[in-house]
Amino acid sequence: MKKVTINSVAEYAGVSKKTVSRVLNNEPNVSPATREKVLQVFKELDYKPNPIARGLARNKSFIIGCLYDNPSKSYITRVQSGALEACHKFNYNLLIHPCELRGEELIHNVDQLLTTSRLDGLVLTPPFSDSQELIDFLKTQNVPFARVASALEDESSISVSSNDEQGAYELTEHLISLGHKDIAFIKGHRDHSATEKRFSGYQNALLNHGIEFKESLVAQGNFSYHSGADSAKEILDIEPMPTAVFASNDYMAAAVLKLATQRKLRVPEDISIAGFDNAPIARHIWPGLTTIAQPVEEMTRQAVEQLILQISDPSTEVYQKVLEAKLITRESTAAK
Amino acid sequence: MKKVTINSVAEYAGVSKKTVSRVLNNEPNVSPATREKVLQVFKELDYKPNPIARGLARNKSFIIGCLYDNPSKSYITRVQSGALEACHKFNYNLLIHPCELRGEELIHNVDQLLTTSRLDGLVLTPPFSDSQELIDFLKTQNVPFARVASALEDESSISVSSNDEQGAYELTEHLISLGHKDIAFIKGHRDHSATEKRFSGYQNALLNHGIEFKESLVAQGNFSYHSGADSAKEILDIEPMPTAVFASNDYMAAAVLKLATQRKLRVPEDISIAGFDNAPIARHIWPGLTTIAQPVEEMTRQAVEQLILQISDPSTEVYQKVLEAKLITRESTAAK
DNA sequence: ATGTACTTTGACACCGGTGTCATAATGTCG
DNA sequence: CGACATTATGACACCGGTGTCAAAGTACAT
Repeated sequence: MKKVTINSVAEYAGVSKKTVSRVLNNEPNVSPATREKVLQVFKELDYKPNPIARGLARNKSFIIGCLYDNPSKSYITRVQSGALEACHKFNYNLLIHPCELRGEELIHNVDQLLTTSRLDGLVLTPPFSDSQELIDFLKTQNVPFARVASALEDESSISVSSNDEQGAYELTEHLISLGHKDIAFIKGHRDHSATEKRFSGYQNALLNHGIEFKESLVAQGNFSYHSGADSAKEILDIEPMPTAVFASNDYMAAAVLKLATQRKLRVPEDISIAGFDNAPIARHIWPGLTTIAQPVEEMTRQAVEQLILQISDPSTEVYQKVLEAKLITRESTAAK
Repeated sequence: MKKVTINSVAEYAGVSKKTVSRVLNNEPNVSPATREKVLQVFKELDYKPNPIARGLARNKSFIIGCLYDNPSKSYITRVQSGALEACHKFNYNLLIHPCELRGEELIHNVDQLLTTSRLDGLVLTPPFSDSQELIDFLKTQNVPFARVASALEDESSISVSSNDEQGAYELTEHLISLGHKDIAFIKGHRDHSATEKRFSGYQNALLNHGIEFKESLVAQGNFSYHSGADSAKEILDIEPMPTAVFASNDYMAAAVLKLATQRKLRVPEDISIAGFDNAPIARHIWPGLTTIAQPVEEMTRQAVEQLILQISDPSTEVYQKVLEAKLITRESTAAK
């Protein structure tokens, strides 16, 4: 079976390559009769244009790359699913590329990625969306990109994020309204901007409700389940034990719940536990976790959609959006 | 800043394109002096070969596609991580493509994928690795592929799987050795070959230990948490209640655990619960789930590695391997 | 010095499309 | 019916690499 190329189609249809190309791209200036004839030959020969050749001629690949370095697998899955939705809508494909934020190698690594597979654009997810170094590099390389959940102020690049600070504020307020005063807090990964935002949401809520902020109630996590388990030990050993724990994501909250349950503490009677993200695990465990629903898929979907629009028309206005985070109450929190 | 191409390098170095190409690909028959000179120019101009042009000339993309349709997100994450490891080892990249097994559209969808991004090969994960229709199609299209966790007998294509039946057998035997006789079973998704294998492992263990198999103790799930929750309801309502539940994966087991806990049953004192896969959730909940560790990453890693070897040298012997699954006991199972 | 074998090098076509521009065909109007 | 504008079409270069093959250069034996 011989390969069907634009040449064979042209020959078979008795027209020039260029005319075939015109039909292929729905360009004007082809007579209806010719167009019909060529389309017919497409069908007859089952012709499929070679995307690589096309890519070479137009300097495009129709592939978007997704950069991530995140201990929370469910976050990544959600990111991917949002990104894929946008990609497929525009007939793009998604290439995934986990890599480490730290080290000299980041830039080199991304550079390598760009040279081994001509990407049309990149979606940056935390913590990459906050890496000024990376962003500067991409700008010098003229690689279009979009930031997801980034806290960086940069009017010149696409950004879709959600209101972390307000979410954390609301969740803390929820705990306060239940009568809690000793609310422990587990911070996220230092490299993620969300970490600071969630923390200040927590602090501000305490402040505005006249509750003293105590450094001793704060543990440092990194968004991984493991770090949550470590922090849980610290927190549950505090005397007197806090009556509520607010972890910066659901994985860490799940770790607290596990340790508490292991220690025969009743949740929420003895201690309330809340997380952030509304990851699947929040509803897969008992009691279900009160948390903040962050529209991860939607953020990424919008970011990638805008990225693709930007790619097809660089004059498109730069899209910047903050989506709402919303409180979800489940069984893990109750009145003191 | 002008683009640096093989032409500019050639001109600058005062040699022909072809010689530059030779140096680029480490081909023989270049004098040491010339090679050195060209390498020097590479550095000076910061030259990076254009992968698309290369792809066109060699008809290669250095991209592997990963096909999946799986309700278990953690399974997908693990698949991806194994696949990425192999890809990066050989300087390939990974493109992910979720799509639905059902419907006429599968073939069309994959066809579309192949035409929009010339992939060098495909990794098929369950349930695609068991789709004879898809496999036949890929063979007619001459697209190299590797099957992960496939039950299909096909000597001519790469396959890496794990011993599902034996794993299920061992887990069931473990429960029997703890004194359980009424062991409920939740089946997985009908389209996955693992479903039948795990089920027969369970049945054979009962048989060999002289325990009567009861259809009434079997529920039909589909590997999703949700289906596990439904099955859990059926099973916990059986009178007398089974003393142990073996779910075909950890998500469904977690759902059983949640419902049991909700109903104030003590696990494992009142009822033992076991899963399959050793997904992260198995150790993120309390009590931790006894389960079968399936080397998902390793299976995929080997499959992709072999796929790439196959691509670079089609005469490579077809690799077929069955990895061991292994019992992990945690707190969710105990003597009756 | 000559013949032979091997290494090094470059000219040129090619991969399968797209962009530019000249030319041919057709339409419009006075 | 001629002058001119507009539409349809194809020839050809080009994107940035790789494959083929012939020619030039070098080494060594005779």
